[in-house]
Amino acid sequence: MKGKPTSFDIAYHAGVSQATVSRALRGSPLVSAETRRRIQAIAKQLNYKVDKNASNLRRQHSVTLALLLFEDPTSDDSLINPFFLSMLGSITRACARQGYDLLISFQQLSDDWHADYQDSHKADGLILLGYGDYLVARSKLEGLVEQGTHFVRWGAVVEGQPGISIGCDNNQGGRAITEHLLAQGRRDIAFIGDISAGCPEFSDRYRGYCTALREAGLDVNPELQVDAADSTEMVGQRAMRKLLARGPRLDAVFAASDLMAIGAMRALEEAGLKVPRDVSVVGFDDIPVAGLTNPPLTTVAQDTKRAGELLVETLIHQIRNEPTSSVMLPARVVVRRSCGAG
Amino acid sequence: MKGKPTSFDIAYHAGVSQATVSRALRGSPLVSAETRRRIQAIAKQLNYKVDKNASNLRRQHSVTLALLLFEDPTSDDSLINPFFLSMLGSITRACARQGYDLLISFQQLSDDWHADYQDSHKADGLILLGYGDYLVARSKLEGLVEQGTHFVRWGAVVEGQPGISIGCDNNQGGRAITEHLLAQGRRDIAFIGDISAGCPEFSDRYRGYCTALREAGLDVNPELQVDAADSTEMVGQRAMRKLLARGPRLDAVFAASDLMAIGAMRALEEAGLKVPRDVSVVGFDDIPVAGLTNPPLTTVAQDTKRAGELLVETLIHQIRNEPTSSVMLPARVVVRRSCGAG
DNA sequence: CTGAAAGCGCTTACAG
DNA sequence: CTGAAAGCGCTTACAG
Repeated sequence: MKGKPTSFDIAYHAGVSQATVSRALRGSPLVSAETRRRIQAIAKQLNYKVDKNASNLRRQHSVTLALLLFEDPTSDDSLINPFFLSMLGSITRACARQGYDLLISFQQLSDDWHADYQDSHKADGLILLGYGDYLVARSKLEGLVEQGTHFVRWGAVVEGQPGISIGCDNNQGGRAITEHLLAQGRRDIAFIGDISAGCPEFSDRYRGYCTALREAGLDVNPELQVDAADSTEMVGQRAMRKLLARGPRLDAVFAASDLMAIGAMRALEEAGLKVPRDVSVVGFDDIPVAGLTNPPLTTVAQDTKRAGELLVETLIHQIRNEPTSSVMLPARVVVRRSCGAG
Repeated sequence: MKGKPTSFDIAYHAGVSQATVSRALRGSPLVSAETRRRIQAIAKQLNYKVDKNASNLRRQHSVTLALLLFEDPTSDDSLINPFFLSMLGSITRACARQGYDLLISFQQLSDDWHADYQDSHKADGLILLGYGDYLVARSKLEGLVEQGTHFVRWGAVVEGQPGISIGCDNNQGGRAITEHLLAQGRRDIAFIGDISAGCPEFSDRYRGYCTALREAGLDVNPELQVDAADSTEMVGQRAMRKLLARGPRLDAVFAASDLMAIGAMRALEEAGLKVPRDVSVVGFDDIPVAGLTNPPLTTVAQDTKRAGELLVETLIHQIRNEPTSSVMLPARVVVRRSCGAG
């Protein structure tokens, strides 16, 4: 036999029509058990695999999902936010469980070929991860909705947003970690993170922070908040320096991401301040490094395992035209030593 | 227009045959500039995208590569070796540059459907990452070669191996880092890592270690080596405890991976030993965490950026039936504080 | 430079 | 339960 065998080859060997081979291999109930068994045996023997291109073309879908990872244009080539990486693991596994293949692509926010995968029938739907400025993203999302593209997005669940999102309850998480800091006796808690509308995740974490403070009878001091949009150590470090230079009294820092928290700890160390003795530091995300810093970082864990599952399950429902909705996953405080507990 | 437009729709609007549309869009020189321009404009306007399934079926290839990530069966669900993750980034980017799509899948070593992607025409070739025991892998690799599957593998470049590999020069890396330790005045250097034939990467690092010792006029003390195959913190920690319990004099530890080095530092700390004052510790891989441990870890960096590029370039050459060969990339010592330098 | 036609390898109504 | 036939949307020899 020259080249890969086709269903005609199997049919020939089995003494049936090619149509029957196709039915048998797809598990159609219209084929007798005996015929099916014979066909399967021959297919296995000849190492026959259904040609996906032909099958997909005929069936008009690809049983493939595309994962689009958007990166900060600022970020260095080799640096991927470790948080997205842990999501990648659970997405891949969830896809495998559902029998879907996963195509992966890194994109710049500026590109606008998001829908290409679906338009060209390479994928049945899109998973969007790591979106940058929400305001910029919003119009692109609207475009996707308009084109009828199937997609789900990881990120803040925002009122009236285009399409559907799976995100963590940032507000609750921000509140819980702030309450934890208050319970340690901290009173002057700074917040590092952009609180503009372009950054709904961080703003929601900030809202939770404000709620916790107010419930404890404390005022929210705007002096204690610094904007920091890119979630990197460098940005966190600079933000912390700025805060220190500003000079308000301060006994704790809540950074809107672990990477920024790590940068903040560095800036504190530079300034001769001890964590957690002088200043408590907490982050958000619970990236793998969080347990390895010195001191280990108290943070808020998002359930990436469940998130990945939900992302693919929701997308598949959408592809099947079943009803879907955005969901917000609970966040969980992970206490380590940087907050002064224990 | 109902549904996605096809090349016939474009042809109709442009007043040409469908064949001409196909030629124009594929950049055939047989189409007049004027016709091509008209067709492109209409295609853009109708948001037409060539159906990949049809195109791939007709052309008998998919312009897609599949990345197979093998995990230790031991490893926890959410834990991916951070080293492979950084490779993933450069592979994705290299694929994009070459115009290939990337399919990704996590597999158990026990599965044997490696070739499925290619057999079913979903991908033109395979990239294998994170192979476990080389001896087990070897027979699978032979199977792939036999079936004529296109693949490249990341890993040790072993004499007479089936297929081709891109790997780092583990021998040179192991030697360089050991020489560095010797230059710090260390003399009793332990090695943590499996040195069996099943683990050629670690054995090669060990060979480099032995060479450096001998060149310095020192004996290789088998008491100072402990097997440790799985590259995790826990395994490193246990290995270090074992070494300590064994009780030979020891002023430095070379762990065959960063993750194991981190575990070793933990075990040393448990035992009340100070790194690097009492014992120097170095690792291998330069994973992102390496700079964040306490003290920051001296290690050997592999050029993951170049590795990713080479992996996809080599695979593409192979797909095009051009000659290819295995290559070994140089490794570079990254000095931080855990070795007692500076 | 352009068109008509065959064919890539399947799946699935349709007829029996 | 099975077969003959149409068709998914392209690409590319072949003829002009």
